[in-house]
Amino acid sequence: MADQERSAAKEKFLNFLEQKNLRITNQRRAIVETVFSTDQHFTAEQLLEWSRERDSSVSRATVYRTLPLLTESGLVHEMDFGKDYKIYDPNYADHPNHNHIICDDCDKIVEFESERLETLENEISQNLGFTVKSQQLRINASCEEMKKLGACNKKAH
Amino acid sequence: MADQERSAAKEKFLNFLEQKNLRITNQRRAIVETVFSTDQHFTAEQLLEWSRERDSSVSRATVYRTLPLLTESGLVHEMDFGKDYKIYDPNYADHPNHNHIICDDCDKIVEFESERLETLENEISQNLGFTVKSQQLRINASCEEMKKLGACNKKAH
DNA sequence: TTGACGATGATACTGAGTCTCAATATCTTT
DNA sequence: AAAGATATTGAGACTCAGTATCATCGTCAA
Repeated sequence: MADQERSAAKEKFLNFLEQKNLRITNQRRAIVETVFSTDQHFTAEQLLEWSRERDSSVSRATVYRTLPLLTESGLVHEMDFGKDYKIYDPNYADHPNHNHIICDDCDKIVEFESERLETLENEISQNLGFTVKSQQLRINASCEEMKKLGACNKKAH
Repeated sequence: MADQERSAAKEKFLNFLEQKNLRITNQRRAIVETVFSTDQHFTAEQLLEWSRERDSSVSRATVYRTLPLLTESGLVHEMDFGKDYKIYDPNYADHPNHNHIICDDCDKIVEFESERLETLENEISQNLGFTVKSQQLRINASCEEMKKLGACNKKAH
């Protein structure tokens, strides 16, 4: 993510808070700085840890209270890959409909976008009497490297 | 699901157990009967409750131990809709690539299949150097009825 | 009968996420 | 600047789906 995109996202979120009559506190600032200073996917617990490096007063409760705001603002995407924790993607505002391929063997995650997919989803939904609000496609696969290594080396990371 | 499909699935699972040198116990029998006597999606906790109606000795532990076997056999599909529990679909062997549209307002779930979608997924994955193993598309939407009722009645069920 | 071993239920435990509540920070009105 | 209203906070208790442990039980083969 380019620097200007990051600070744009930060700016947008602060505006979002203002519009909802929510306050811009030091803790929220630390969390938002953290979120938009990385391209990486993260968990709530990681976000807590990272945010505390900026402001040690940030509590678990505040992180869990801020995450729904971030997703509601549309700047961060909440994802569920079937683990017992959720994963958050800060790289969302610029690519709002991207999806993920996960290598089952090495846990590599690759993002992709597809207009044809979006069109197809809208078509299918309409036929069934629905209007799409959001979507999440997860493809579990095996990547080239793992195929080369063969089954014997799976999960050896 | 037609009757013969149900008992076929049951049969397949018992064979699956045999092939893995696992025993066909009364508890497992009760669980399997329960699973393949419904078309409905269910949670682990529901399965426990229903199985206990057939055999009151079925324990939570055995249900949680049997569910991975059912998914491994390919007869039941484990799904994650972002709630804090998993949902299981016994209607899977006959429709192994179906997907789901969930109405965010009334929690209705509709299943659908699409060959075009499968083709597209394979194409995308191949381009990125992956081979598809499984996939899960979830579309969150709002259904016709909810649109008619309007936002004011949302979640009033 | 005996031993090996898979399966079981009860129950303790884990860990992500939620809730509560008293204390604190911030905004508005005067 | 003071006061009142209200949003926000951290600490920690709590929830609840799912997992791990362990002593016991059931089944099979020799």
